[in-house]
Amino acid sequence: MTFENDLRTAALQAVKDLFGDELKPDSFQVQRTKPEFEGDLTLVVFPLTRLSKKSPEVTGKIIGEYLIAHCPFLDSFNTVKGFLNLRVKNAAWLNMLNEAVTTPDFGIKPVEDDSAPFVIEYSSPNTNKPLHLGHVRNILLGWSVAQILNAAGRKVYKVNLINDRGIHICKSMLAWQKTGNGETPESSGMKGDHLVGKYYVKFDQLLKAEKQELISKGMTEDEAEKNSLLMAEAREMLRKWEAGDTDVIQLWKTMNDWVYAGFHVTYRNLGVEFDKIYYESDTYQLGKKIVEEGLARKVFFKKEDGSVRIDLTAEGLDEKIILRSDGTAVYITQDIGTAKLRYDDYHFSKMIYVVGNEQDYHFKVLKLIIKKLGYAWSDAIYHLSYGMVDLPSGKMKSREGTVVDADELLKDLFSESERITRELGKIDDFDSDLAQALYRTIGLGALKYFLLKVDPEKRMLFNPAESIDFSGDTGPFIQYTFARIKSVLSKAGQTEVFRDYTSVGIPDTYPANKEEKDLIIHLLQFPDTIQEAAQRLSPSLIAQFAFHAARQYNLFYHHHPILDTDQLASSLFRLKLSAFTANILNLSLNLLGIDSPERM
RNA sequence: GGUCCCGUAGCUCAACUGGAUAGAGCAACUGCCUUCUAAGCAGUAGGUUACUGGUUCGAGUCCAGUCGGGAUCACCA
Repeated sequence: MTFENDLRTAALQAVKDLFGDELKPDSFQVQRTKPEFEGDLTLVVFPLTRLSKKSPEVTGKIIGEYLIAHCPFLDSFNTVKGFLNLRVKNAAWLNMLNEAVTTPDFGIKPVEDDSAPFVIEYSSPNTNKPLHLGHVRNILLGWSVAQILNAAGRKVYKVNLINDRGIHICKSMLAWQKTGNGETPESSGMKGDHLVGKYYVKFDQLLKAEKQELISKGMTEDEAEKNSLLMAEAREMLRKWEAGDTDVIQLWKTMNDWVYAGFHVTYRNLGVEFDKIYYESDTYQLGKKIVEEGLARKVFFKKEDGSVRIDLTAEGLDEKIILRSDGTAVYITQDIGTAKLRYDDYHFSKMIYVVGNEQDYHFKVLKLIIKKLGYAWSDAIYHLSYGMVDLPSGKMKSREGTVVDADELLKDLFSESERITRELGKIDDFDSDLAQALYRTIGLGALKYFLLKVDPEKRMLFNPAESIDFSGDTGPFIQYTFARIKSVLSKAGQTEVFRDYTSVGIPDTYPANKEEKDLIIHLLQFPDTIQEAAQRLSPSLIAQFAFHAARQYNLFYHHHPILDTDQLASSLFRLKLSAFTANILNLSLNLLGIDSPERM
């Protein structure tokens, strides 16, 4: 909070001088004064009554008098119960504003190149089905957190880990082999990831049918699964894959390439990218190697059945399998390998995994294993655990078809933003390309804001019919505010007397009204908001900040004319404040991965 | 069953390490476009923060228990 640190330091000194006690700076609580009270900053003095041996009111009064005498930026104070409300001088706010408006990337810290980087993994898809809304939350979170960390001054590498191997991949391959008749994305006109996904579902159907038949012959569900010829074929295919069988590998490559082409389109539509892509098919061998070494060093042990395990019961977890009895890798094996590989690549100071909270246990185990293996960087591992996206019908399940497909969702959003934009008729002079681009910008703004405004760790509900709005607490509202400001600024640029608003300074004697002051104070919190969002890895703080800024601006906009030739001084000030607001809105939206349209 | 997460307005979400009378948006109702973009602004209504106890100057927040929802505990990923 602006002036917060100064206030803390002064309060510390006050307590020392007045009561003779030395306190830690964080023993003071400073907060923004609630709107219903007079003041800008509030010091909570309840905890200090112990030292002052006086009532909260009196304690506040004593400290208030001290602070006014010692802090040049303070104006006056009042106390209500144990709350000491302090008013900051208008001139102090205006000086800060003046400095802020002349800083191009206000609030953005330049990246320290020499510090150890952060690595953030997000998306991490399987290559057997297209991306759905759950992945979209993951992808947007990862992207935004990376932007925020970067803005907070950290070097960040964005990486993706493709889960491209395993029995589930073989299932779609097998179904394609059996029923595909050589179908390709070209021949079918289907996006590659959707085509492969179709065969993944197909496999499930075939398997169900086969099991049904076996069950009708008197088998139980479990027996049917065990005796399924299809499952046997899938396992056999996996075995061949691991053995390097040319035909299987060829098919695997072909189908995975279809999927990658499809993912590429979705990533591009979402506006995200990666610095590096890891493939589990490349890392699982390293994982196995590390496990072998760990086994030799007795970090792991071999069970009678031949499987390799680690005993984590002392940590309150279980005995966890690391290698199957046939020596093949499980999920966590390749994660160990990937982690090591990444550390060698980047020597990160933090490795953030953006993965759903259904894998909390997995990451607890992974971190522990890495620690027990003796890697010093085990503490750098951090699981950014986010909540699932639920539908009104409950959890999304790929195989049951109860998912909101990412590509379809985007298509629907774009046509909805087109419908609304046309209805409003504000861009009738746009040519088709420009208009299409705007529909996308707005549609994406709506989706991204919707998914990012919620605290990452909380699960959230998505109702396809009504969740995405274009007014109220939404991305388009913020985008609209930005465009609205741009419109005013461009009008100003066409008028002689206003044109030079950029080059004049802000006089610290300007009599700012309530709406102007509230807006200024809020905007000046931007740098702190970025730091806090970075520290908590939470884009929702940026979203809230941006929404509040837009609301505050609109409030100001409605109460005060900006372009008023009779009030030139306030017009120039308001133009500067407007331009500053637009700048902050644009930077905030950027951190969320949202574009700011000049017009809408 | 063990472990973990969650329960705030009709709905979706806020509330910084415990701080003032728990805030927004949507939906509902009322106003405001001859004036800088009405995707906006102003207003009305909506709450025993699931329940019961405890800790303290102060609890949505911390502790214990109850009820309800979810995740996880695989030689799946």
